[in-house]
Formats: sequence, structure tokens, C-alpha cells
Amino acid sequence: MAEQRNNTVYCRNLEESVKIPVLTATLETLFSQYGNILEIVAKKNLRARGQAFVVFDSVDAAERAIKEVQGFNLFEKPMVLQYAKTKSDATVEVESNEAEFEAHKRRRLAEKERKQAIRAAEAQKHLKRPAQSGPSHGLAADSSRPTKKAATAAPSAPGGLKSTAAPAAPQIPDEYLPPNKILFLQNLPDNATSDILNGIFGSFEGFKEVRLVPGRKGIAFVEYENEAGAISAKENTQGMSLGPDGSGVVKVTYQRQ
DNA sequence: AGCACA
Repeated sequence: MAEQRNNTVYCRNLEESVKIPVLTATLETLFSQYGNILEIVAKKNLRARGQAFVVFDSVDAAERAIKEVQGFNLFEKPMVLQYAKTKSDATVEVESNEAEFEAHKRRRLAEKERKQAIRAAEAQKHLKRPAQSGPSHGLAADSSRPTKKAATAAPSAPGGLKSTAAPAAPQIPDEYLPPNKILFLQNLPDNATSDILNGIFGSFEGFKEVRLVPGRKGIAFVEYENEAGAISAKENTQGMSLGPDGSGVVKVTYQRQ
């Protein structure tokens, strides 16, 4: 798939030892020849070092910059330039209204949390000794927090026994499943009848249906025509209490696919 | 290698 054009140039293979203010200042002088720069973002943490985002006020400027500066030796290292894969906040801020800007940031933060959850699940997978038995049921108690637990990694089995189990796919906690058009409701109180649920979830854009699960108390699925409907329904019903006294706080997540 | 914006 061809790379998506973007106002922002993603720079990598930058010399990691140069201080951030020096780096951004240098990038600024270098790139300002190709257009107006709204912002340059560079950080020094482990995951982000050696990279920078140069936000131009137009995609044409970004394109020129990529063409011209590609491979340029900066601090003895050839820069590698691409379009950034998502829009910068600064771009959305100037190109949209306040509401869209806020929505953009909310989506971005949600996506960021989601990625962190995936990384956490990924890290678990690598630390985890083969589980004693049975498939994981995905009840990660608190995987949002870095685990401080001392690694009590059992030494590998002395008999040279190898686990034949295929490594389980990393289980992302419910909360961080990617958006899709079907919501998964949990912890529904007994009084949450199909009528009640239809009443609540039916008021959102693109509502299709509520599906209770025969023989399973407390859960249901709600389907929408499209993702946007499901997203707004989720955002507006999250943590809603359906019980009498403010009990029965419903958990609303996207369906695991 | 690594795609951020408290």
C-alpha cells in the first residue's frame, strides 16, 4: 500500500546522542526551507529517541521536504524520511474546528492506551511460563499497571520437557479492544430487560438490535450499522447504572472479534 | 527498530 500523504514528516535514524533542543533547532533550520513549520516533536525516551515529527502547514511542503532531504546526513547519519502515519494534533487544530480537534485528541489518547495495553499483553506473553492448565479466560486482574512482581520464573524443567502448547495470542483486556460496530454489555442487572436495553441503546445513530444471550444472565450484544454509532453509544452509556440504587453499573466494551 | 503530540 502506497504511503499516505500527510502534513507531517516522520524522521528516523537520527543521531540519538544529540540533545533534544539542539536536534529540534537543527531540524527547524533544515526543514524551514521547504515550507512553514507548525511544530517539531522529538522526545528522548527509549521508544521515541532517534525520531522526530516535523509538522508542516501543507502536504506539499512535506512532500518537497521528503524529496529533497531524504538521506541527508545530519550529525553523520543519513536521515530516513516518511510521511507520518497519523495527523498531528497541530494539523487538526488549524484545519478543523474546536470540536473536531477535541475529538481527534480523544481518539488519539484512546488509541494510545490501547497500544499500551497491547504492549503489556505482549510483555506478559514473553515473561509468562506455560500456564498450569486450561486456556486463559482473559481475566487480567490489572494489566494497566506495570507489573512490579519479582520474576519468579521457574527454572526450566530439568527433564528437558518442552511445552508443546502454541503460545497463546496476547489477550488484550476488554477495555482496550478496538472499536467495531458491536458492543458487548456485561454486568447487566436482572431488571435490564430487552425492552429497557432497546430503549437505551436504540437512541443512538444507526442502531440495529440488542441481542440477549439465552442462558447467560448479565450480558448482551448491541449492534449498530456502523462503528461511529457504536462508538457514541459506548461513550454515552459507559458505566451507566441500571440498578435501583445506583447499582448494576454496566460494563460496555466492543465485542471481541 | 522504534509513529508523537500532558
